[in-house]
Amino acid sequence: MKLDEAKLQFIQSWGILGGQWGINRTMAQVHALLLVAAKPLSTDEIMAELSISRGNANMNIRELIDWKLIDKSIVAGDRKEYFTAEKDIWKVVTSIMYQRKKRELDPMLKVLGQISTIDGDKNNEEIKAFTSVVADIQKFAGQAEKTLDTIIKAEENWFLGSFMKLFK
Amino acid sequence: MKLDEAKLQFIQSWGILGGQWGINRTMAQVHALLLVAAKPLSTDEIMAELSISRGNANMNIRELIDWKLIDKSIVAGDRKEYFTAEKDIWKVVTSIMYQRKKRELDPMLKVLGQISTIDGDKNNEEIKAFTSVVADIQKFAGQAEKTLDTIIKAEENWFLGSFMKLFK
DNA sequence: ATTAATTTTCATTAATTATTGAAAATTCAG
DNA sequence: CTGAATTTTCAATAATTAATGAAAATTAAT
Repeated sequence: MKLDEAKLQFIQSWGILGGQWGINRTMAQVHALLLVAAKPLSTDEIMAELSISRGNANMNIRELIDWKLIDKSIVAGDRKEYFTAEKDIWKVVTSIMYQRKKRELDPMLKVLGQISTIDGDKNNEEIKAFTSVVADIQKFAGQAEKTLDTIIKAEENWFLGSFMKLFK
Repeated sequence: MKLDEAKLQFIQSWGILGGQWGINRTMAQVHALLLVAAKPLSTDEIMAELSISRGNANMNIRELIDWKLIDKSIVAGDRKEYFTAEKDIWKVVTSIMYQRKKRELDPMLKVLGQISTIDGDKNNEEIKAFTSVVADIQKFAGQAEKTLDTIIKAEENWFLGSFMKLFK
């Protein structure tokens, strides 16, 4: 397969995958583009490669920086900003896990805490069904939170650290 | 907190969470409603509880059955269909993992396989950057696939099986 | 300080995705 | 069989989400 064809295919697929996971398709495409780029790209190059507007490019670049998936990089003698993606796939994954945990798991745990005590008869079937499911989810989410924290800090952990090297 | 208020809050939050993960908000809400219901609910009850149309209710119920998150259940002397959610949260999670793996990880692995060999000079910087990232993702995704298979089949595995009991 | 290059914002517009509701299809009791 | 109850489908519509592009803000070279 030709390089350009393969790149296009990769960017397309990454975009679709992102969409399925609730990530803006263009954001995923910008990320894919930078992941497989051999050198830092400017906003104009990103706009041209993906045929998107300046506003769109800018928004998604900022968002990716926010997720710590891409970084600014400086090119000598050029005033433009250039961008590079973090290419260590393990770091990409832990970054995403960290962000989603912070943005989604933590708020959900907060809600679960708020709704876990219900006024009324503890033997009422309705109340029993509700509190039991909520308690289970709370327990699971709490465990998931701990597990994620451990994985995210895996480098600091001799066992997981060596385990993770298998991926690399 | 009052039960109805808590239920509403839970259904809302589950809907929002679903949305953030690329799952139709209504589908997540129907799921939440059935998760905390003390008894099987009919399509009409679901429509009323969530204020949604028959078509919408039907579509999302079918989809949830497809994901193996809810089941039909029969109520004696009633021609209507009733539905119940799987309440074992571990089964809910493995079901979702299995579905997403099948629908998203497997196709992505296929694409990665297709684009992993590129025509041309192996020392070309562009080609090197591309193939190295693709190979890393492929390796990671392959490992993730194996890990998911193991987790999904955890009950059959003495070590993970007992480990998972911690969640329950 | 001036000004040209660059980045950011955001109201408008476009594209996508979800919902409705009524008609068609199916099911099943009598 | 018949027909009423129920479920399913799907074209039309609504709601949501994303993209555009030009104006405003910022930056930095002279």
